[in-house]
Amino acid sequence: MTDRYEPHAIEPKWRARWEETKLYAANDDDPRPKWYALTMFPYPSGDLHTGHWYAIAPSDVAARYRRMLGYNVMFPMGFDSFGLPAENAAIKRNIDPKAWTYQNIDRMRGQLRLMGASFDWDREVVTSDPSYYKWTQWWFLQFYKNKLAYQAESLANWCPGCQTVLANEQVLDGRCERSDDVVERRMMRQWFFKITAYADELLRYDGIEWPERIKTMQRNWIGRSEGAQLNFRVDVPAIEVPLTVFTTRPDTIYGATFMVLAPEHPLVGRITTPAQQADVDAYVVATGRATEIDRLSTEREKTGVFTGAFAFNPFNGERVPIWIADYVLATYGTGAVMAVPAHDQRDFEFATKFRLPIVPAYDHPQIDVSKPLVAAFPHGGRMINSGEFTGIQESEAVGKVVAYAEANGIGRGAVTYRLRDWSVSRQRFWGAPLPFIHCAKCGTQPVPDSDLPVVLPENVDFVPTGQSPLTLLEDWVRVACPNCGSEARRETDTLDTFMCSSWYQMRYADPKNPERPFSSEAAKKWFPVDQYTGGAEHAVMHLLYTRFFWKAARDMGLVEGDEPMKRLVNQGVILGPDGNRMSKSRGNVVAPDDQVEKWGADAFRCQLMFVGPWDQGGPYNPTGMSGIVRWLNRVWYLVEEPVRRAKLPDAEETRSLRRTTHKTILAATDEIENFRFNTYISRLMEHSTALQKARDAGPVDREAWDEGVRTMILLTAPLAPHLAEELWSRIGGSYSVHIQTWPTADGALAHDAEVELVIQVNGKVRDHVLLPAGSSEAEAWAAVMALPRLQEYLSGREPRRVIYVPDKLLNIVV
RNA sequence: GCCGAAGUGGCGGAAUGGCAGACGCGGCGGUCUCAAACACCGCUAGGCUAAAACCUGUGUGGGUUCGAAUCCCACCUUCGGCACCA
Repeated sequence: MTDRYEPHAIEPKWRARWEETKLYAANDDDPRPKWYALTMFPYPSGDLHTGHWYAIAPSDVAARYRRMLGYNVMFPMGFDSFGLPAENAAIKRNIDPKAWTYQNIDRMRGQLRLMGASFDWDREVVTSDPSYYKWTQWWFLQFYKNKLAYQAESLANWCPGCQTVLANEQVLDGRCERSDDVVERRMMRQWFFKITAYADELLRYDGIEWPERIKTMQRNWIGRSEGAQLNFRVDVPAIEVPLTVFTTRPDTIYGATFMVLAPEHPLVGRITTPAQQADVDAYVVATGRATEIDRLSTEREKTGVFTGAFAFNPFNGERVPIWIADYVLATYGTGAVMAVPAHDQRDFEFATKFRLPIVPAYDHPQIDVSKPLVAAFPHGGRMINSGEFTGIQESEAVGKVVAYAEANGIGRGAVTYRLRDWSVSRQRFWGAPLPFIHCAKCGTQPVPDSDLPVVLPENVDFVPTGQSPLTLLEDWVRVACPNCGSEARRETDTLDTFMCSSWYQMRYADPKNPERPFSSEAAKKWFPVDQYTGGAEHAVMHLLYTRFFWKAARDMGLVEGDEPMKRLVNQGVILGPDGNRMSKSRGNVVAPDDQVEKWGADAFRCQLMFVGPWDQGGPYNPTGMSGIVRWLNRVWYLVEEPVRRAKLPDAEETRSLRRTTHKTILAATDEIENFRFNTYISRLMEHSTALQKARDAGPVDREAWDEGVRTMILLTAPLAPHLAEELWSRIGGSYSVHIQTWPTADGALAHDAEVELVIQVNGKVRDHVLLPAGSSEAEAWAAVMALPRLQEYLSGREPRRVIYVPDKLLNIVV
């Protein structure tokens, strides 16, 4: 009696068995080599969507593959559960954010289980649990004690929609990456992490295998520029300290005809002359009102105002006017530039508009520099108008100018980064409270480690005020100063959730430790992550922060090695069937629960991987599902349908069957090793077709057939874990298929005895000939010359040249 | 504007210097069936053909090579990143 393949009968059964037997638990005492497989944990929004499946299911396939290779695999899962949506739900629907979050976690945990992924649920971490955020707070104090965390008053990115400050990384094109609101600038006191201290090291990726794309994005974000700082004496009697600029082109110093300060530059108020005061004030106010978007637009015409003050060019002593303009950014370099209109297009536009002098510091082979320029030219030939430097080639100029500046105390070589310190304080409730107490006498005091965690209070009023709702909780805020004992107030800002996710992979190694974030034994056992998978959208946020965090932890002596994740693979974005991003408004959302209900988890997993290369993403094709279902059925019937098997004498049919099996092992292993799941599946499809054909031509050799089927099941196990487990038990395999050894190919068996040689004439395919593998050129030539059709093509012409690629082709050039 | 990736049948895609279109969807034809399919078998780039042979064909134009989807140059298009960062 043949059973049908019914996923709904077998999937829940095996999932229950796996959990009962703790099949996927990673054991700290297991002596086998460890493999730490990690996939980015989700935010508990309340519903697992196809994007989660697309990211996680293939990560599970890779983890299962490693397990079958014999590694002691840790593949944990958890929830990144602090964050704004919970609080917004609280405001909108009057639900406790904690209750909302934990309901969602329960639901999503169930949805994740449906996937049949091999998570070790005993290691689950939930970042909003006090047992977790106690250590997030502890980390913050460590950073503080190591002078990597500090408070400062500065211009912050304020999202009016989210009612909180954002890190620079969370601002995309002047808008909030979450809510899309236009970000405003506000002077605020905030907490920062000194990520810039690691800027140089973050540019290096030694010993790790990360996608070029991510490395490029991080390098762009860090934005290292080499140049020099030059000091200009200001021609205002009260100003003793020189005005310092950063430039990447110190060699153009003789072309610096004016200076420009950012409107927020601290010197502006002190150098502006009474005559210019009104204009300057008006301009500063107007700039403050402009959004970041307006300010950064390159299309906009340059604006600016003269301060009335002058400074002296330290090289030629020229007295140059000091202007302010919003094209100079207060937060980059020194917030002041020397303007060289002849060689910088921005300065050129500004000079043209305000009729400021333009003096070239270089000549140029195609440009007559004695005539007025029509545009700036960044690079030229030899220095001109440059005093003792005149005549020097551009390639040598920077070095000589900087050396002179250093020798004469008017400047020095310098490096500037685009990267700025990471703003980590948020004016919201649903996050880890910053563990600090503000005392009128003692100043800001860290909460003692023994008082951690600083627990979030319950029963809070959620009114968006621009301050954390915590400020309204007088009982919670009022506290004794840990230093002097007098009445003090708690810090009411909470931590950016990216802080929680910067170290979650460490906690998985020792998730229940009440004494420490993790034991050093656990760290030695499991760190670093061997394989990390997740979306590229985190390139300059989570993926940058977690590297910084790790390096800081290393310097505190808490972890070893320079990088947290050895190998990173990014999946692409799965799109709706219409090729657009899935969205409710488009009506193209594919709900995973529905797909599982309809086809089973195994089929849905396979279809997601089969639609195309994982790293490219692309449209999901629900109609194509029938192909996957057919294939899974075909695999099923390889086991379930009767087969005429016998011990056969050595025959080509048997050799061919075994060849197919061993070739499949070789090819498929290479595909799965490199995350090419679509072609991995096609290899398995080809193998099942070959098995079917052999069976239908039957009888088949018993051993060769059993080997073929066993291999089929083993190779299918990572993809369709439930189906494979069921079939494995049906052929009498011991529990579980998922801890069996990955099949190894016998190279000799995989080898073809005969090959079809392609015959080309002048590079065009004209014929084929069957030859024993490994034939020499002479043997091939003899076989080819015997082909009657070939003589027609040659039509008596003499071969001029013959190219022979053994076992592949023979090309005759006439 | 700068940097990067990509462009292949009706569709998703395969092939990274050696037979273009693997594998799958869809379509067409057939088998089993009273009938059907999430079953099974066959065909399926275009042109010219009774069929083959043959010719054309991987965004466009050129080049390198015995041989190019693959390498090089220029251009077009799409996507991603950066962008008044001195």
